[in-house]
Amino acid sequence: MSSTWQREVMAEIGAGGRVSDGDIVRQVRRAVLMQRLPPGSRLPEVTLGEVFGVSRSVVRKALTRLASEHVVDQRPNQVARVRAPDVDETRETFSARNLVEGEVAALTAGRLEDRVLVQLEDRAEREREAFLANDEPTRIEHSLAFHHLLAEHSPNRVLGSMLTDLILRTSIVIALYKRQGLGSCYLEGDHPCLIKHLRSGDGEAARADIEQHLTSLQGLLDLGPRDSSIDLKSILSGGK
Amino acid sequence: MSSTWQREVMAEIGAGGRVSDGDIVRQVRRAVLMQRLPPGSRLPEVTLGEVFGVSRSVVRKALTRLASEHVVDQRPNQVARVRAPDVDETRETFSARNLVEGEVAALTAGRLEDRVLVQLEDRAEREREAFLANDEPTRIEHSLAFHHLLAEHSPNRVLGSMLTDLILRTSIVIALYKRQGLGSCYLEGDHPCLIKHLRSGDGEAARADIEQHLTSLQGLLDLGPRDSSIDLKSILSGGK
DNA sequence: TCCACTTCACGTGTATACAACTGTCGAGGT
DNA sequence: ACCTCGACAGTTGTATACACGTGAAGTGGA
Repeated sequence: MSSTWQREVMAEIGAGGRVSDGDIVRQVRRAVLMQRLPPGSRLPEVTLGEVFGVSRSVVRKALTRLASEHVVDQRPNQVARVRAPDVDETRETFSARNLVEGEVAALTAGRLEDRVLVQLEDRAEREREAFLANDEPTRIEHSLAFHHLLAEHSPNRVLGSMLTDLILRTSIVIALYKRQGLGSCYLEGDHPCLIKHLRSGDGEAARADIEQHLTSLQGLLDLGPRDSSIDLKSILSGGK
Repeated sequence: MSSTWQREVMAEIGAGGRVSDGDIVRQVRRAVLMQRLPPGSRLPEVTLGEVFGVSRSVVRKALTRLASEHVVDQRPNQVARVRAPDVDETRETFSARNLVEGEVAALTAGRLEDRVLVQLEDRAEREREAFLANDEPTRIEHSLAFHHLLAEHSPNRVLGSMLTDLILRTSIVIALYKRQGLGSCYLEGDHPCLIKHLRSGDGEAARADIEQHLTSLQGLLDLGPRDSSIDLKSILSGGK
């Protein structure tokens, strides 16, 4: 747990009133997403308690919830750690999200209120602006909000909440496996294109948009060299 | 919380050693599935603690986990209750499961070890026997195990664990909305048919099997009359 | 008769104390 | 130099005490 993060959290908390487990969940989730808490970071209960000014009871509840969201790993008698999905799980998460978000998009197409479509357009536009301004955190924020909006308005709320979970998980692995030197994972035009088909009511086109979007996104990731066979080889050859 | 259930739990626990939160989760889940704990049942922390011989700390953790599994409802400052999904959520759960289990079946087809196929056949056969013997609890047990086996061996483990969740949730609503007087929700031949296509490797046929199976299952449920409009009518007409 | 208010039992929210476990570092023997 | 074992510090597991919130029954008045 970096101390710079501690200070930021303190600042954010100090103003508000009391802290609940939900606040801790949000803060930690956000910190993981923003890579302030890199995968593998230790999250001892007492330390978190001190940072947030609450006792272990509250922290424990928050950690349990974070574990059920697949954000942290909680094993018996061991410190909770920020989860670090391997490349296989990353691929599986993407294809699961492809299935679910594709279906949600197809179901949603043509059934969205104008109000929501405008909100989507707003997010897409702001994301573009943030990208042009090189403000990556803000860009991510709007991109996430875009997809969350879709999940929230899914006619099938069960699929919607599954999608919410998958959006979080893919965001984490994107942060983890983003190619070095790549400033942003912005894909110009993808979101507006999806909006167009959602508005016109072409469900299958919307599903295809999602598939294309996620495939492109996965392409920006560095998932290649870390195959299990290669790993084994490099270990046996005596690296390090 | 019925007291008959308490006695059963006591019996099951007394023999074993210490109880962990996982044990409580399993027991409660099972009791809900078997309709020993009808929807809406109150689950006070102290009472559960007494039943299982542990303190509230352990019970709280178990309840939090059960809430994340959608088995119980946990609202601030109120007793946890066994969840009672409405008919809309029931339909949505079924169609979500249709999407996910269909995909898992398609992915799995032709890629299963012989060992697993034999296990599946075994479960299907035992389910049939239990049905013929009119032993509904055992039948449900094998039916659940059948689908869980599929979920466990999904090549995509993310989808697999999502399926595990959906199997549980559909089982709960089946117990809830099963047509009165219907002894069993057994569908002769569905499982063997699926196995055939899983073995032959015909993914699309397997997907269709799942869809057909779930549609039939949903047809055995009493989801019609309880529409919100009808409910309102029956209330206004003054029936007790 | 009905409504608003008070009171109280019940149950959860939070903090804290102590027991039990895990990994690590160092001493001692081989 | 290496391996083994034991003690210790750090952390989680569990139980318990007290504070606080909620809903229901009872009470008084219009």
